Amino acid sequence: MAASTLSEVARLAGVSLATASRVLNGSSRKPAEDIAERVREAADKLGYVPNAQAQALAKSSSGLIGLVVHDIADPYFSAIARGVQEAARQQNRMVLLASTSGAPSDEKEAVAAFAARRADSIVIAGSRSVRAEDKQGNTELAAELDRYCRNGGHVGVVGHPVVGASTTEGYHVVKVPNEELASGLAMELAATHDGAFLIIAGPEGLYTSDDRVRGFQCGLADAGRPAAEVIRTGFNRAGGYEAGQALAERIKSSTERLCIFAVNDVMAIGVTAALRPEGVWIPRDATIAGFDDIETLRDFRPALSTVHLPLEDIGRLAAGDPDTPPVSGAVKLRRSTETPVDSQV
Amino acid sequence: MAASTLSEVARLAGVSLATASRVLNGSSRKPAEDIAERVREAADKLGYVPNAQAQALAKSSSGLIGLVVHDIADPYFSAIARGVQEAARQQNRMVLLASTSGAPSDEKEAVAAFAARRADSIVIAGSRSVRAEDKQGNTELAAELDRYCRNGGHVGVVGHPVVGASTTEGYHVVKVPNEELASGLAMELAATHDGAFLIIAGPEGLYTSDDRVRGFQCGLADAGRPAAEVIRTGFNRAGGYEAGQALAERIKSSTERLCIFAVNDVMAIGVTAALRPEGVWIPRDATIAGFDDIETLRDFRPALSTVHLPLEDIGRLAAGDPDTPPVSGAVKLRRSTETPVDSQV
DNA sequence: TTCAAGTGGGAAAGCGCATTCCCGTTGACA
DNA sequence: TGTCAACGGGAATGCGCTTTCCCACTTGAA
Repeated sequence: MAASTLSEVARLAGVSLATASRVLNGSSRKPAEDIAERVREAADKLGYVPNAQAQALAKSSSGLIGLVVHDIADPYFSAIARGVQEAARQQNRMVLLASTSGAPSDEKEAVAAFAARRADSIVIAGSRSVRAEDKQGNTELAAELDRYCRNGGHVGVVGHPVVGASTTEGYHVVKVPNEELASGLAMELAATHDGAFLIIAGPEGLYTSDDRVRGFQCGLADAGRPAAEVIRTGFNRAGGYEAGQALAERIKSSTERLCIFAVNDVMAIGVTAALRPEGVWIPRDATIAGFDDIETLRDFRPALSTVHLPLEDIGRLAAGDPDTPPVSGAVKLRRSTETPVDSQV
Repeated sequence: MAASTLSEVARLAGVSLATASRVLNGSSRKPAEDIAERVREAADKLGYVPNAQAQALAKSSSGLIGLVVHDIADPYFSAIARGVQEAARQQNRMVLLASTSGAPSDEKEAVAAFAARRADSIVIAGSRSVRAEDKQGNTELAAELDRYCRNGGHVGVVGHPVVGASTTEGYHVVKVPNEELASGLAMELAATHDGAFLIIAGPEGLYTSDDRVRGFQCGLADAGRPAAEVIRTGFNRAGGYEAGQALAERIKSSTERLCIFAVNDVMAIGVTAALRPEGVWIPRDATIAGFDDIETLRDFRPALSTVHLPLEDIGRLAAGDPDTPPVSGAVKLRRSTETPVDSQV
């Protein structure tokens, strides 16, 4: 990657390095117009592209914003990524991407890499966890973040603070009202459903999952309902599918219509997909609700009841965009939890 | 973003800058073990994080790979992004992201920004177009890419070469056999469907769309069928939805069962979504096929017939991963194009 | 014992740019 | 006409690191 340099431009234009620099960047000192013109011409003729690395080094600010996600192909994360990307664009920055498939130790490395590149800020999306196997990784991640912040970096975390992070300076978390919303969902569901509830959750220790479970149970309690049984599985479509398979028999042999709450949309889709070949129909034989309101899934039939989350805004907020409205979800009751007119099967 | 520097580490360890550098990076010259240990300790104590910008400047190679997509939240692109990300990870690089919503002038700017950051290579995903309004943007984009390549950059383009690009050095395009696959799809569909065909395409001039249309028509011709009518609309869900609305009446008033080919999956979903409230059922009243085989859409019902594309591999290939198999799609006939047992309505 | 080759650490020269001083000009005002 | 401020361009320094070149030293053979 060689290219023409500023000094070449300066030489061609017959001016000094300093002048050339002042012309070609938004310096506060504006050289005379004729000189400026000459410099611009020279730059143009040479096809000069400023070396952002060198600029960053000289003014110690890179114009980079790092984004850590579990999996960029997951619609949840790609929606957040879009928000971050937009914010970055507005701030005239570029986004650096890192996928980690959720392991804190990988996330730590990503943060270190961002720090090495002197990213102005870092956004961490994806659920935090307190699982035992993540303990060490979390500690290291927290240490890395602390160091990064102490050195003047800004970090935005989606959902929950990183376990063990102690800095407050430059560290902000975009709170997602998972618990409240899940509670709201439970209450709305309880209004029309009189049977039992069942929760299909992610692994224990995953904050996002745990919050939603807790909120849902609270909502049930508030509605005067007994707590729901909780099944733990993977926090993705495959997990939902598995749970659905395990559940099929039980639903078929029961006379009561079950209302299932899967802690996110893709899990709900997985459950539904597993149930279908078994002849279990939604919402006839059971009803189901998800969480997130993933855009790509909105055309799904039966339309999935869920909780809308402004994922793009969340990304924008985490990226430090000041004029993004605060996070506020909303329960969306759709077909998948409707009580059929012919009532219980 | 201040942090401890290499010279601080060197001073603490009581060695020279050169030695410290040699220890902390994979230099070919390995200092003695005891010294190395001292340096590592010092680095550790100071929480030293090498400044990648400075490193890049010094060795003129940034370890960055730039990715240009239309929209990172679009599942087509996010799947490719995942592939690129993986390749980057293997090569020990990081990916820089830019979303451009498809405008060549934006893409040009993204490329310039990547060039400024001295990215080692650039991947451009997303359909090229020859539409009149993109003419100038395309020319500029091509010029920017040429310059980038001449300066030693590598670029990988998904699908079609950038219009007007003349460099060959360091420039490679990942060919996607859209035409052949669309032709294959047409032939397979023609085997079971005897009615008319209709194509819902993107705007004229969009290579990907045009290729698929052409291929499909060829396939029909090969099967001895008349050419299909082509409706042009937006290359996204909204476009499909619009087309679906416009089509509903016609389908309802016709006795013949239409087979619709939407040039990508999300458009097909849009069509289906528009048709449903009108009482037009797939595959009873019409059949439909898409293209891409988007993962998130696989649980859709009726299961969408489509053409599978190894998007992740495509991303990996574009990012220059040598041991990724070549692109090879496959026709996937599913429920949405099945002929119901009770035949024509 | 001497000299050549080999070893390993340090000094210094950049990489490409921003920025701080410094100095020669110019214009206004007395 | 002389003085001073304001202005505008240039030389030089440094951002943090890699790498070349040099030098002091050790080793082995003559």
